[in-house]
Amino acid sequence: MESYVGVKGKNVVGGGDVGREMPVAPPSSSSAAVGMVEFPAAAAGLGYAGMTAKEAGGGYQERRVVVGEMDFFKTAEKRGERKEPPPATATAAASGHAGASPDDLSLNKDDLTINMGLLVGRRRNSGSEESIVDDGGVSSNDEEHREAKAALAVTKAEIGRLSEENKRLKNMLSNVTTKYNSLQMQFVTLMQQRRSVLAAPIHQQELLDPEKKEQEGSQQQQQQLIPRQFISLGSASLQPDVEAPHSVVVVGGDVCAPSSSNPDAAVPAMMPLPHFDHHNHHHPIHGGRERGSSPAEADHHRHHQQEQPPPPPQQQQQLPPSWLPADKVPRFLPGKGPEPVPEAATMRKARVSVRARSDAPMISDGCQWRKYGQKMAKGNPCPRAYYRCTMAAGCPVRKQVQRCAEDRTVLITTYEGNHNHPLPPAAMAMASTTAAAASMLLSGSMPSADGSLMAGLDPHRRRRRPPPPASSTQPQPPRPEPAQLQAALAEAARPVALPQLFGQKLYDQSKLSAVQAVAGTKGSDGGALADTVNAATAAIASDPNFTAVLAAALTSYIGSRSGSGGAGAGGSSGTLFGQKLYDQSKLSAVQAVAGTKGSDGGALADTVNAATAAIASDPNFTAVLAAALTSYIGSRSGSGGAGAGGSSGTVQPLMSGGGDSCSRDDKIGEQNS
DNA sequence: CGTTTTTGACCCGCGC
DNA sequence: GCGCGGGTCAAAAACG
Ligand SMILES: [Zn+2]
Repeated sequence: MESYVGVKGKNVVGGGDVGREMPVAPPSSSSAAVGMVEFPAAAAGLGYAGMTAKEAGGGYQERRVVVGEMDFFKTAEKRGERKEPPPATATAAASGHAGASPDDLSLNKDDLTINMGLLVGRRRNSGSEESIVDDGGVSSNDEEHREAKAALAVTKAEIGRLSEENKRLKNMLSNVTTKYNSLQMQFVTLMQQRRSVLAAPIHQQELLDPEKKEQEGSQQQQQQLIPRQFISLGSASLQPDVEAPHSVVVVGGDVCAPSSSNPDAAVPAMMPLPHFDHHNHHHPIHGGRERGSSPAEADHHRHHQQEQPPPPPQQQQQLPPSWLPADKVPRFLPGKGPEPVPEAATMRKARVSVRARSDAPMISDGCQWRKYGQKMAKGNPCPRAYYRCTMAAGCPVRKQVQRCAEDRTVLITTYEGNHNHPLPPAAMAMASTTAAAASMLLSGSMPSADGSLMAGLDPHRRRRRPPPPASSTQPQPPRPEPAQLQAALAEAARPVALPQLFGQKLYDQSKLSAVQAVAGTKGSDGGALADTVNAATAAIASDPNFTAVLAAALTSYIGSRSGSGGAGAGGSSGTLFGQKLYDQSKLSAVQAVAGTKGSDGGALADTVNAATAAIASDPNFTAVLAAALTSYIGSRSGSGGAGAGGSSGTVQPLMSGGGDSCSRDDKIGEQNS
């Protein structure tokens, strides 16, 4: 178990040891999966609703069917209103379920159910409880009876209404989902194309995809657009800061593009790495020896390019080559020099780090992990644990888990690599989130990244963290079940409410404090960065997770907003899409930072462009980005709340800038610590 | 009996 | 070239 902290004594130091949390639960998740699916749709909707409107209108087109989304949104709102009252309760109930079940639909149902229950309960209480129930026998006051009946009738009516809405929503959802899927496919295709393009040292602009051509004209425009979105979001959300405790940081050093590679893998996931990395960038995970690296893994690494087995490519098979290499290639490269590794290869991995407050040794992300190492980090007393994904044979994904020296309550989990297998729904959420974060970071922040972002982030983080407020973290029931996955983000908030995204619920047991994403490019190659971004994008796009990601992003965003105030007006985060998100966890902010190690500005620019393009292409993506940005901004802007305007300003710089990169991980890491 | 954790050793890149 | 720090390997132990 969870021992990290708790169980085994080592904990502090040794903490690593335990842990096995096994996320387990993959299977059950089927329902979840569904939810995921829906998620996307929802997400899309959100994006749309929230941010896009502007953009969509303005710019881009968007093929997506907005309409559907729009509708969704409306509906959702309705729902939201009704529900609002009971939120807390509902959440609680939901929490009980754990998010497992929830699909969108499910959620809805749950919600409804919950509401119902509440109502009933009230009534009873207010009235004479029993009497109502037993009406038959009860002799109590007739009046009460009547009242009760009336109440029941009302309730029933309400339920009926809700049911109808539910149906409607479902229909909408399906529509949206369908559309989403188609779009996704398109997106993927585009991404692939893009990659190919990127591979070559192209300039940013080229990225465009055929489809986008239309837009192509000005990628720049697109970029701009994006920013705008962010901005807009930002304004909306603003608050952000909130101290939210959770943060996800994506460090992307390199991204592996591959996400897509995993085509199948549904989740491309990239995992992010946190700050820890100080050096990570240097060599990400690879570490040491491959020496024997025997088996599969080794092979993978080595051959990556060559082989890569598995994937049953569902959708993307096409991409293959490029990404493959990316993953691990790097490792070997050194030795062998002459490999043709394309740029893509260079890029490789993006790391995403997720910070969460949790007692548990590990956050449940829905994947199964095997610990393969533990080391004391120089900086802090807490050991860093190394895990490898065991969901699939050759899955290259690795993660590092470490506690902050400062706040032991903060658990920093860094993910690296893309899964080469489909992820369970739960995992999806995380993955998507991280991926999204990463992508976001990469794309958005890259440009400005360095400096500004980084800087901004740090401060915030530090500030916020300290507030231990929640130390409450105690053990409660920590792991709900890993399975769920609400993971990453979600994890957090258990206690509180559960934010529900589109039917998904996020729990924050751990209380993620913040999500930050940072992308760094190790190599100097400009291309690499671009690749990374692309990869990220691709990954996201390709996967259903994408949606999830978006959702996550949104969620976080929302959460941040809500935290402060509750639902915001326009966007009121609360009800996006009709769903309400709660942020118990208080996502404070999502930050994305991209850093380029290399000095090349050009590369960075390209990357950015690419990312932008990618994003632009997909409305959802945009939305996500926007969300991410927003949150980020908000956080930056102020802890206190950021003003809309202010935020926007901040943002822009980022977007536009090309700054140099900064420091990538290092800084980050430091910050974290 | 299989799988995962533990843990010391090894490898690698980097800075000096 | 040496030492440092990070990351990984793999044998042994621990679990279930
Ligand atoms: Zn995996």
